[in-house]
Amino acid sequence: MATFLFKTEPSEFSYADLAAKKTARWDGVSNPTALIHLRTAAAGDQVLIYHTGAEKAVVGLAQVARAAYEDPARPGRNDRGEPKFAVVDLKAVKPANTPVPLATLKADPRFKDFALIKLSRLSVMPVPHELTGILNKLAGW
DNA sequence: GCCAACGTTGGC
DNA sequence: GCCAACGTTGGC
Repeated sequence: MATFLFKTEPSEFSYADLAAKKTARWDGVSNPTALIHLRTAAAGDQVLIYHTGAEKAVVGLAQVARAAYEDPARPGRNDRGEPKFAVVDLKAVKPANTPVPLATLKADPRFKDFALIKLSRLSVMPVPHELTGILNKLAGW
């Protein structure tokens, strides 16, 4: 089972919105690098939800309810013949007991090479196995 | 195919 | 509000 981190701007769609809906389609990912990661998401994978903007913290846990599929709202193929835009369905699992601020991760040398810090504009990224345990512990779920 | 100009994201 | 880091677009 893989683990991902998905970013969202909470004023657009927050973890609370996902929790209220229980399950929601995660759409709107357009960045090619983010889409490469999103296409590898399989049902059952763990997803850490991170809020950008004023909060800048990992705030909740979700699970992939449906593996990556073509975004029905944005049909089209890329140059590799794949659907150009992928989406997944997410199911809310639980909020963090302790949200994990970006500042905490920046201060921790173990996260030095993590994409959240290194590639600040990437919105979908895998979480390396050695970091998932640390993050789970910090979030307290 | 290169690159300058422009647009966007997200941390500060 | 600013700006660094990327992406994208379009003229050549």
